[in-house]
Amino acid sequence: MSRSLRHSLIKRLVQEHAVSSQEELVGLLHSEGVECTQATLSRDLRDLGVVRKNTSDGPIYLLDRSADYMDALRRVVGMEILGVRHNGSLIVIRTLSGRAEGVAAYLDVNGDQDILGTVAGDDTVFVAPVDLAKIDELSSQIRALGQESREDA
Amino acid sequence: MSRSLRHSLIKRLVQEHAVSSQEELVGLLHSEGVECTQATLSRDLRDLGVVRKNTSDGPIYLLDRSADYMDALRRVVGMEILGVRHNGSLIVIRTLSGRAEGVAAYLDVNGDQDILGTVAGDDTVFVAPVDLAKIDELSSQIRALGQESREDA
DNA sequence: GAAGGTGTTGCATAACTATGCAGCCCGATG
DNA sequence: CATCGGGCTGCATAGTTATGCAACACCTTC
Repeated sequence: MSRSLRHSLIKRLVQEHAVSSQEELVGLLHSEGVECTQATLSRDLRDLGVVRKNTSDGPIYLLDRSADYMDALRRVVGMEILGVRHNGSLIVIRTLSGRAEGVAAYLDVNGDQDILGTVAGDDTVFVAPVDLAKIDELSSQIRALGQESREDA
Repeated sequence: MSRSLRHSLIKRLVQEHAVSSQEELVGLLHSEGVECTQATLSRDLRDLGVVRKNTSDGPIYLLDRSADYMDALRRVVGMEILGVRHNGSLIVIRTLSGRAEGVAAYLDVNGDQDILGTVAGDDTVFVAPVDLAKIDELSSQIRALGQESREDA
């Protein structure tokens, strides 16, 4: 039994069952014909990036997809950004029509601390920087967000 | 000291520090002037949905943003979908121009098990269902994805 | 004000996880 | 073949977390 096969099986079992402890997972693996100990699982779960969340129904193991989703979202927002310019006091982002709101929402949540606030129209976002002296830097960061999806391709 | 203030403080501390145990967090709270025990933290972290991830540098606590990102992404993809139709054997999705690839990628990862595969052009996605008998249902599900963002508004 | 609820906490500890260590396997190297 | 080194594992256990219980605080109701 190879390590990587066990890993795939673990992923599947964790998705299908509400696994609440490593011992329980040892049992599930056993019933799939795979033997290992809790110690091995602790290391496997670490290597797989599986996450443990406590809930009112007790602890539960979950595959951590947050990085994936964050990544996908960043990519989408990047494609929605058509251009970024500023006048020294305000940054203006041009977006695909109708997508300004989404881009602004993304920046509000994920943009760095240098953003004071945003306003979105239909295809335009205004971004107010915290520090006017750094407006060029901030502007570049946002532009980079819009650029990278094109680089990737 | 109120519970909800402690909760906000915990969120901040968890984001700012690489907290690796609840005892460590007890210490951080202490240095912010808040006293509580590990037992309380265990319950707080549960209520806040904080997640524990084991890494090669040991365990670490993380705010679980995966639901947020997933949600945001679903909303974006929904807006990119313009229409969904099928001919009994293939589902065809019309999307915003250039966004077919993204919509297809989303369906590949998050669509249910009824999707056999997808192909994306520029503004069109072909979806092959696993079961032709359920094509209408699947088609509706995808259409619903594109609908909900409009309902929300 | 007594009685009963609901919500929050600490204590003690049961339950669970992470990891140092030793052993094993296997492929590469001398 | 002997030796070395890296990867993987189980064992034992130190380290960490979750939770039953009792206590307390604060409502509300009678």
